[in-house]
Amino acid sequence: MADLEWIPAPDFDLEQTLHSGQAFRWVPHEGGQIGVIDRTPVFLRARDGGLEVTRGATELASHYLALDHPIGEFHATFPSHPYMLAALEACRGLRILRQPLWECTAAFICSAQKQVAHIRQLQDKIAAAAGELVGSIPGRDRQTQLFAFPSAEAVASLGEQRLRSFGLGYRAPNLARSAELIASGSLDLEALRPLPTRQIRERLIELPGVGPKIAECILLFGYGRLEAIPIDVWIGRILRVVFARGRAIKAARMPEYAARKLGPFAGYAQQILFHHARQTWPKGTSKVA
DNA sequence: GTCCAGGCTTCAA
DNA sequence: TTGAAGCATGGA
Repeated sequence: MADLEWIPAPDFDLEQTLHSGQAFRWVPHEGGQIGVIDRTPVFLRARDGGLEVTRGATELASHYLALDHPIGEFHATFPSHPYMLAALEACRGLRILRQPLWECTAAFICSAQKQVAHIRQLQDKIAAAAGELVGSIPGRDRQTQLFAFPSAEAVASLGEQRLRSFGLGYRAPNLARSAELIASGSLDLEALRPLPTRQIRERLIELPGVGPKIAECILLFGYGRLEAIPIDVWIGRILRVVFARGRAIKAARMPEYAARKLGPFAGYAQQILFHHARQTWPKGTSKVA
C-alpha cells in the first residue's frame, strides 16, 4: 500500500470495530482493512498503537472510526455484571462507527432475518450494480473493484425486481420504497440530525422495512445516539439468559429493561455484548436459552 | 433436509 | 395493546 500516514489510535481495535456487525463492506487486505467511506477508498492498518491510513483520508477515517470517543468513560458506566466485564475484556477496543446515514439505513433494511455474512454479500451486490467505481485493489488472481455505496436515487432506479435478483427476498420492495422516499425528499435523513432521538426514531419508522430494531441500529451506527439499543435475537437472548437469569421478559418491556441494565451508553455495551456472544456462544444458539 | 438468521407487517383477539 | 402467522433467501 503506497502512501500511508500514521495517526495515533489508542484504545482502538480495527478488526473488532469493522467486523462486529455494524458495517458490512470492509475486507481484509495486506494485514489491514480496505473499504470505502462515503466515496473515498480507504486502507487502514494497525501499527504501533496507531493506524496507518491512506494519505489524505485521516480526518475522514478518524471521524468514521470515532477515534474521539472517550470510551474509557463509557466503559465506566457499564454494569459490573461478570458477563459484561468478560465481554469488555475481550472487546475493549471496539468502537461504534459514525456511518453515512443512507448506507447504514439501506444495510440494515437488508439485515432483517439475515446472517451477517449474507448482509455483507447483499451490500456488495448492490454497490457493484449501482455504485460509483472509486478504486481497485490489485490481487493475485484478479483485481478487486471498490465501489461507493450507491445513493438513494441510484438504489431506487435499480427497482424492486433487480434488487430481488440479488437475493433480497421480501426486503426488496422495502429497500426500493425506502430509497424512493428518500430520493424524492419525502424523508431527509440529514435534516433529522439535530432532532431529539425520539423524533428521529419516529421518522425512521415511517420507512418501509424499518421497525423498532432497525431504527435503533440507524440511530446508533448512523446518528451516533449512543443510548440507542438494537434488540435483536442475540441481545434478547443475552438479556434473558445472562441478566435476567432465564426469567422471561416480555418483548414490549425489553427496551426499558435493556436501558436500565446497560446504562447511558447502552449502545456501546450492547455492541460489545453482541460481538462477544457471537464469537463465543455455540452455533444454533437458541439452545443456550 | 432442517433450523435459524442483527425483523417487519398485518391481522385477530 | 398483545400475540401469532407469513414473509424470501442462504448459511450452518
